Amino acid sequence: MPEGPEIRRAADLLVRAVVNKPLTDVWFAFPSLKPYQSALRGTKVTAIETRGKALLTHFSNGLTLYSHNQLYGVWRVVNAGEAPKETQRSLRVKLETPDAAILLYSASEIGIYDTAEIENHPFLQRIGPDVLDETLTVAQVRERLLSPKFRNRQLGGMLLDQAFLAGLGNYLRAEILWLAKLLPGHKSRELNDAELNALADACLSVARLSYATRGTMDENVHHGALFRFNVFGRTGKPCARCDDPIVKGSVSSRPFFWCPVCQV
DNA sequence: CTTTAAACCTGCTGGC
DNA sequence: TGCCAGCAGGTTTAAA
Repeated sequence: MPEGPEIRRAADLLVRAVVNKPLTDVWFAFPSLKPYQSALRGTKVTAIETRGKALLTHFSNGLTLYSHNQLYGVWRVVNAGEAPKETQRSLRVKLETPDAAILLYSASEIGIYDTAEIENHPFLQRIGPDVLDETLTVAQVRERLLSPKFRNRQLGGMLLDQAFLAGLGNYLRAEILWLAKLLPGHKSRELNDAELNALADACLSVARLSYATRGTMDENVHHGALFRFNVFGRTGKPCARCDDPIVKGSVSSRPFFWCPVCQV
C-alpha cells in the first residue's frame, strides 16, 4: 500500500541488500520476462532509483527493471539461503546475490527495458517532478500550481494526479490539505498568496516528513517513530488543531478525510 | 479542458 | 469453515 515515501524507503533497503554484488539467481514470474533470466544472471544491480511510485532497478548489462506496486505490490529483503520457493503464488521477482535476495510480491506492472530507453516508458513520460526530489523548491511548486496546466484544477483531484507531483497519493493529499487548512474543492487560481504558499510548502513538507519518519511501513520491521496521520483514517477523532471531529467523505472517487472546522 | 465513472490489477476484511 | 461482496494508500481509459 505504497505512496512515494514508502517506495523510496523500500528502494533504500533494496540498495543496501544487493547493489554491486553478482546476481547468482534471477527469476521472473511472467512468461514475457523469462528470456531475461539467463541474460541477467551473473550481472550486478548497479543502482536502484524511484520516480514517484515507480521503481527502477538498473543492471550492469544495460537493462533496467521497471516496477510499479500499485495498491498491493510489496518488496521484501531476505538473507541468502532464505529465499522462498518460486512456487509461491504471489512472488513476481527474485534477485539473489551471495548475501541477500530481494523479492517483489503481487505487483503486476513489471517490465524489462533498455536502460537507455527507459525514459520513454509511458508512465515516466507522463509524470511531473518527484515530490521527494531534494532539489525541488517551494517556489517551484508554487509556480507549478499557477501554471496553465494546473491553475484550473480542483486541488483534490490534482494532488492525486502524478502529472502534478509524482509520488503523492491518497493519504498524503489528505494530510497536505489539512496542514494547508484548505478544502479539496478549491482551484489554485482562486487561492490568495498566503494560501498558495501554505499549499506549496505542505506538498513538500508532508511528503518529506513521511519519508523521514519511514512513511507507513510495517512497525515491526522498521523501528523508530512512524509518520502520524492527522486526518487520514481518523474519522470521528478530534482534530489536532481545533478538537472538532474529523469527517470522512469521497473526493474524486477516493476516500477523503478532513476537519470541517479549520479547513476552509 | 476538466471531472467523473468504470475497469483492471491483487489482497484483506467482514458479513452471512 | 467457506464464500462473496466490498474496500484499499493506484492508474488508465472512456464518457459526460
